[in-house]
Amino acid sequence: MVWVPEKTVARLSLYRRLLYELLQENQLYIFSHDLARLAGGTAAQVRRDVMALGVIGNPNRGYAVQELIDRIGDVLDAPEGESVALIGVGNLGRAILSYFTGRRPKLVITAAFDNDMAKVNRVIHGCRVYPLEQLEEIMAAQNIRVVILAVPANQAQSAADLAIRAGARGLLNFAPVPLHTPAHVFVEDNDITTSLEKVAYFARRFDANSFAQGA
Amino acid sequence: MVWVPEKTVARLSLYRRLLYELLQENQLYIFSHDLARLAGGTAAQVRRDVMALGVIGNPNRGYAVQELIDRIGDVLDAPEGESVALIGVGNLGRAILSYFTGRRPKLVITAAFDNDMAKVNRVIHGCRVYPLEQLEEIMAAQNIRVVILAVPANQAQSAADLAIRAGARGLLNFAPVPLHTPAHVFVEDNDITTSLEKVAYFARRFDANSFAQGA
DNA sequence: GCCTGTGAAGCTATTCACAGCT
DNA sequence: AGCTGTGAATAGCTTCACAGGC
Repeated sequence: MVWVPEKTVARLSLYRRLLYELLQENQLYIFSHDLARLAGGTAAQVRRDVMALGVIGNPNRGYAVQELIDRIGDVLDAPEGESVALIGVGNLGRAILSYFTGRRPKLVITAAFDNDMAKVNRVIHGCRVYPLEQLEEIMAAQNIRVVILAVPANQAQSAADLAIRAGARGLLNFAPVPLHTPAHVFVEDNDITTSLEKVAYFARRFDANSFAQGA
Repeated sequence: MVWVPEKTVARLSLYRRLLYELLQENQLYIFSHDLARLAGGTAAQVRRDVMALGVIGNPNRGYAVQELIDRIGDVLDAPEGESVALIGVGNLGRAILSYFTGRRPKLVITAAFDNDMAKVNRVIHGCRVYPLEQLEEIMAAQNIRVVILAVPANQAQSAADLAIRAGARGLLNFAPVPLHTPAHVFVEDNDITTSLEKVAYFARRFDANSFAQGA
């Protein structure tokens, strides 16, 4: 298990998608400077990240694209692939399902859960919807450790508790509330309200700033 | 214009929602330690954030909830409120619209845009959908500076370019590609693929870690 | 000359720890 | 006794700057 800091993991995920595109255009090598431009970062940052992967570059050609992709896979992917569960098949849950359909072969949403009996047993974007009562059973059967929470705020904590009791080790939480979880569970909050308030704040601040600078 | 660092802004957004709930339960004062517990942070962190707001607490009662809410509003809200545009009314765009309906009175999505003529002129979750050609016109008319991009990856850059030409100063980008933008525009990337790959990675690492510690 | 690899410096964010107050 | 306010210490992340290699 390769140990990589959190921000680096996020950048590696991005690099890999960019590198796939390069391969498809038959570009076999890339310089840190060029990958940085594509990713919106600095060359020094890219070289640090590549160091974490253990990839050695060549001053003439740069890094081998395929090798970068493979080493990023060593870090990010579970060797046997990984199944993910989704709890909550409302607007957001369906958007997430359609978003991931056939995208990452090693990381697939294989089961969705909802309490609404009108949704149960339907197949949405290729994913079967089960009643929430079957969460533990199906997570055990499919050895699922990663769960996406796309439920309303007032159900988020209880859904998280259920998921953790069923063996979840990582939660991706779209509900706008912080979760109380034991230390052995990793939680990533994706709070759209916060994101939007952040953008609104900095949009105004950048505006004030460029005015002050006369730009 | 109050100057606050990026991470603090994100926490203030969360604090405010938690504080609203406290007010509704008629809790008028709160200690840093208790707010920290609700927000999933540390008491020292809360006190630092409160310092940035300029609020003074009382060792006996803690901070006045209403005062915190007001000062956070001074930082986060545009005085006259702020209108937001959404580009892309697919699955994700609709989920975002439904998510924000009637949530923040000072920050409202007032116009949505899409190229699909089947969607144009419909009203979805209370928001009118316009053709993309009218972006500049309507953003000018409504003085919109914040734009949410919920378009496919291959349209993200051109949509961003359009939005910026129409006066956008802040973009919330849900497409899984980095945007090339001028320095006076703030971009927040909300990349679901990256979030999920992060969770999957740390779920495995936490697992390996708790195993090593025998926990 | 222009690249990579990396120690060292710099920067930002968080936490410590304690004086001061009630 | 237990809280807040905050200088100082720490930790984490990014950038600099340059030696080494093709």
